[in-house]
Amino acid sequence: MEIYTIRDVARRAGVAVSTVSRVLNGRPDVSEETRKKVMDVVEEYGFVQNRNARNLKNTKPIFAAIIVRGRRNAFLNDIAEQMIECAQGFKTPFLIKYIDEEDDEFDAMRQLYAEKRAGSFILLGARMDERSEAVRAVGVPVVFATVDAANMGYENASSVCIDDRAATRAMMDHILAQGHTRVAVIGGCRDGEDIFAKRYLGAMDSLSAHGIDYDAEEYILSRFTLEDAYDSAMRLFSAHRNITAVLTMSDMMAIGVIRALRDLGLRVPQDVSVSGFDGIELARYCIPSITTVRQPPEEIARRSVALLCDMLDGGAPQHVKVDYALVDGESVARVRA
Amino acid sequence: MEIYTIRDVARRAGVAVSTVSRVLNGRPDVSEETRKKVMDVVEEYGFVQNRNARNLKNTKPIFAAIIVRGRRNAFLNDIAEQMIECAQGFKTPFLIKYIDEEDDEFDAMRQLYAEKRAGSFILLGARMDERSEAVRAVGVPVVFATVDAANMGYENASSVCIDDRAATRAMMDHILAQGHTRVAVIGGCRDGEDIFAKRYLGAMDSLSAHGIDYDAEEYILSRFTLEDAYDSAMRLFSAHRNITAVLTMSDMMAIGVIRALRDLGLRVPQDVSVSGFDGIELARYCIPSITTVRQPPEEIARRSVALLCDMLDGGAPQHVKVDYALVDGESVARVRA
DNA sequence: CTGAAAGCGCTTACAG
DNA sequence: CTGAAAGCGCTTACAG
Repeated sequence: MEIYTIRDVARRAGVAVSTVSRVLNGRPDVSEETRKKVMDVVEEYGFVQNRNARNLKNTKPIFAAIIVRGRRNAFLNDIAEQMIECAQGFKTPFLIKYIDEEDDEFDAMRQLYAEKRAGSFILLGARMDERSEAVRAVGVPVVFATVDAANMGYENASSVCIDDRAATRAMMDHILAQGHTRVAVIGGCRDGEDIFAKRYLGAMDSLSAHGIDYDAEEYILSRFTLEDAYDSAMRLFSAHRNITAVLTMSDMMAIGVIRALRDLGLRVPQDVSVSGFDGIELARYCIPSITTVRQPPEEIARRSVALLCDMLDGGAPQHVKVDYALVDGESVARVRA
Repeated sequence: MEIYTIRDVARRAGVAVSTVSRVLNGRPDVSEETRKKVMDVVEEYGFVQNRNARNLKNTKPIFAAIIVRGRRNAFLNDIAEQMIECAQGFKTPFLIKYIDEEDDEFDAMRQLYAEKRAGSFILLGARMDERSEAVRAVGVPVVFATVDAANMGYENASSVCIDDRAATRAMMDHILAQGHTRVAVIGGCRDGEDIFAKRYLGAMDSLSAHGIDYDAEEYILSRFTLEDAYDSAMRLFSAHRNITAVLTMSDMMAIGVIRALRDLGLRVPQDVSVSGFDGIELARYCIPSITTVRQPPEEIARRSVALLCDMLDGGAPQHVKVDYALVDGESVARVRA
């Protein structure tokens, strides 16, 4: 396969490279005749533009980049897709950048910014740790989606999320209302401003409001994979057979836990109740379907985009809470007598 | 945030841009002293390289690009990860390019090739249709993974896959051995050289070998999503209550079908058996766990990489079949009396 | 070991 | 409406 450049195309079409460039970019200031001549050659050559060269010149930071943490995360991917939909309405094109679970979204931001490909950012599922300081340094408008940045004191960052603490409290209330008193909590790292810390506190709020003791040591830290959740549950129930409910911080975790219980000969929800979080599609399909906290993907997407536009227009940062919903699935039931 | 170029770094460090470039690329021909001077400035400035400029110059097609069809496809993603692992051993760096379900891997190839970023390709989960001709035009070494290209007559393309036809036949044999006689088949488009066509034929092989009639019209075409599989099964069972088993062409499909059956008040596997395909992690965790055909991800990855290296060394194309395994899950059982 | 210069393939004012 | 020229930020022979 030959590699052709716009120079080759220009030569063959008998026009200047700048003219080819104009045709390729759909500029209006080209005669129909010339456009056709150029396009014919493009077709004939099977010409493909070199995006590196294009991006190198294209210096206008008109893009908002959506940075998604975790390629596998169905929930975040869902929101990202919805954002693209929203963007159809606005003129601002979006650029989606997926980063690995362990990667740093702030590095990704810097890279995209340095390449002048993005002048603003939406961070989907960002971790809140010391690295979050980088947001301040960047200075351009940033929106945190599904993460609460209200307490970070950013002057250039908005956020859209549910009230994770209240939502988890509500879920725990729901579980306790079914008569459970020995409830385990499995989730992510409880540090700092991370949503997992908030969810943990929400669970604690409920437990203490109901006068139920919970030893902070009992908290089970797990990665958000089927395997880790499975292993965690296996260890937990081998040691504590008297637990009757498990609150988890993701639907995938819930599925892993449910399988572990099954393998231990315990039925869900008859013997043990298990709750999830997020409300991904799979949660409705698996058996038992997961009782979970639904975060509204389309609303989070829509409002994130709106907030970003707002900031780009000079508006001040805002921190928006959207409504969550308790989804009643088949995985939580009354405690057995 | 300021954007610095290597020119800024050079100026500040009091060296030439070429020297900065050398340091950045870890070339050996730089004095330790100079290297330190440059790195200090890089640190101070928080300098980030512009990859567009870098890639524009970096003209050597040393990369093999792995093109993965479908960001959501857990099975293909798994294989891609394993390929990266394999690549640690070899010196050739890999570049992973994810494309959407509807996108054209051959366009992606052309783009990457035109940008001189890749001189060879591994196509994961490619569709085999008229567009596959593009492979011939590209001319550089290509490996199809999970797809059989043996009958395409490519001079520059190898392939690694299981024997999809035999595997599906084996699965259908297994189902029939449980006494089922009214089996539905749900899967992808049966056209041409696509793996779904082969799977379909495999199912037919088994049915006819067992003297069971199957009207080609009965085949149920479905997209590979939970929702589509669910809807398909709903329609199917509303019309044909007497079916006792469903062979599907993916684990996700199986999960969708199982949920539909449940919602219709039918139990899996007591009332209806359902089989999957691929053997993704989730298949082992969901309830019932899926009886499925396991394709070995690590072996497919390893052999694909090996075949590519082989072709790069001038070897002729080869078409390798790896072993599949029937995984006995909880979703297929003896037909009820 | 280091620097000056050419060039990768585009785009975009600037003339005409 | 079209073209010649400069330049985006790098890398890489080529000298020294």
